[in-house]
Amino acid sequence: MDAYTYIKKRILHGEFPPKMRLTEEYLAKQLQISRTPIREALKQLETEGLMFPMKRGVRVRHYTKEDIRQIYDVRTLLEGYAASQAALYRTRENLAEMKEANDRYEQTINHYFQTGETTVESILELNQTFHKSIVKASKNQHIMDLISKTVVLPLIFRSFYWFNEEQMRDSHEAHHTILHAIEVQDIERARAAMHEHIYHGRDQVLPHIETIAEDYSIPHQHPSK
Amino acid sequence: MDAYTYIKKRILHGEFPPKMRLTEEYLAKQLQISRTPIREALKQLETEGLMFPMKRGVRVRHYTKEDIRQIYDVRTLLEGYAASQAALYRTRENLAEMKEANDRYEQTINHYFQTGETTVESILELNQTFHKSIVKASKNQHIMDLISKTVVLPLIFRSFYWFNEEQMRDSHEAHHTILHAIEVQDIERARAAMHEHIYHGRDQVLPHIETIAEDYSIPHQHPSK
DNA sequence: TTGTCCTAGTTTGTATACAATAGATAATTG
DNA sequence: CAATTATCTATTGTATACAAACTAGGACAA
Repeated sequence: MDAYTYIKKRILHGEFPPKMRLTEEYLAKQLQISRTPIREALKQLETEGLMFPMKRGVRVRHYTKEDIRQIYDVRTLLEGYAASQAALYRTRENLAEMKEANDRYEQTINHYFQTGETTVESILELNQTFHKSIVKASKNQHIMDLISKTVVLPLIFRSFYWFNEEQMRDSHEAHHTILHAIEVQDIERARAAMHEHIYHGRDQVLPHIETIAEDYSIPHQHPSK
Repeated sequence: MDAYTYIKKRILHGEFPPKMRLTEEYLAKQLQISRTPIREALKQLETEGLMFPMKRGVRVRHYTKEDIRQIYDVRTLLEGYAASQAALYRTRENLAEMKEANDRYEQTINHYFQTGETTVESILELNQTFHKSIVKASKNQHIMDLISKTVVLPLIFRSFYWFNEEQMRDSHEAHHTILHAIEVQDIERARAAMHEHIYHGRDQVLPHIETIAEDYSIPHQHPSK
C-alpha cells in the first residue's frame, strides 16, 4: 500500500483524528520508507483538503459545525444535479449497476442487523458505491471527480454516530425513490429525492459534531515511537 | 515567486501549452533551485488537475470539447447557486465590493477599446475578481474553494478567442442584471441570470476549441536547453 | 516498407545529509 | 503565580547522489 492510501485510510477510519499532527519521520518509520514519498503523499492530501498546513508541517484537518453544514450544501447541489442528469442520460447498463450496488448495500445491512458481523466501514463503502453509480450515470466525468473529492470529508464523522434500524429503513426508502425516479426519467423528482436524502443525512450528523470536536480538541501526540 | 505560482502562471498564459511535457530538471534550472521543491509544485498541480501524469513524469493537461462542455456545466451549477445564495445573504459591504469590482472591470475594458493598452490577461483577471466577489457574498467558503479550482481550467482557452466590442456589451449587460437581482434579493433571478451569463460565455468558447487543440497536437519540446 | 526487438541515454523515484527554524521547555521577571 | 522571554531540541525544507525504468532511436528481420 502506498503512502497516500495508507495515510488517507487511517484518517478516514479515525485513527489519525482531526487536529493530530503527523510528522514525516513517524510515517516514514511506520511504512519503512524514506521521507521523500511521504512528503508527496502529504502534499496531495493537503491539496485535497484533508490536511491543513501550519508554518511548519501539517495536521489532520478538523471541521466545525459550520464547515459540515457548508459541505453538505455543496454535496446536495452536486449530487442532486448528478441525479437529475442521471435521469436524463441513464442507460440500461447504468440502471443495472445502480440496482446491483443498492442490493449489495441492503444485503449487507440486513446481515449486519441479524448477525452483527461486518464492519461499519464496509457498509459506508457500499453506500458510497451506490451513490457513485448514480453520479456515473450522469455522464459528467468532472462532476464525478468533484463529488468524490467533496464527499470523503464528512465520512470522517459518519462512523461515529451511525446505525440504528430506523435510519436504515429511511435510507432504504430513499434509495428506492431515487432509483425509481431515475428509471422513469423523472428529472425533477430525481433531484428532489436526492436533495431530501442527503439533507436528511446531514440532520443526523450535525447534532453529533460538537461532541466529536471535543474529544479531539487536545492536539494528539504520536502513538508510541 | 515560488515554483507553484511560476508554473501555474506560465500554463495559464499559454507558454506551457497543453500536452507539453515538463521535466523537473528543466524547471529547476529555470528557477535556479533543486528538483525537490519542483516536485512538490508539480504534485500539487497534478492534484488540482492542471497536469496529467504519465508512467513517468507529467504533462500539461489538455481538454477536449467534451471536457470544456462538462466543466462549464459544473461551473454554471456552482456559480448559479452561489449567485442565489449571494442574493440571500449579501451585506452592504458585499454589494459595495461587487460594484467596485465591476466598475474597475468596465473601466479597464473601455480603456482597452479606446487606447488598445492593457493586456487581455489583466481584463480576464478583473472579470474573475468580479465573479469572486459574488461567490464571496454567498458565505460558503467551501463553494468558493471549489469554484476557484474549477474555474481556472477554461481560462487557458479564453485568451485565444476573446474580444470584440459586441461581446463586451453583452457582458456589461449581464453583469448589470446579476448585480441588480442580488441587490433586490431576487434569488431565482440571480441564479437564472448567472446561468445565462456563463452559458453564453461557453457558447463563445466552444467553437474555437478544435482549432486550439490542433495547434498543440504535437507534443512540444523544451525551449532551448 | 513496416514491424519488432534491443540498446543507450534521459529522467524520474527514492534515500540521505545538512542547515534553518518553529515549537516546546525551562528560566526569569513583574 | 502568571506571563513573558530565552534556550534548546525536534522537525522540516532543500540539495544532492544513485539506482531503476521508461522513452526514443536505430538495427535487423519479415
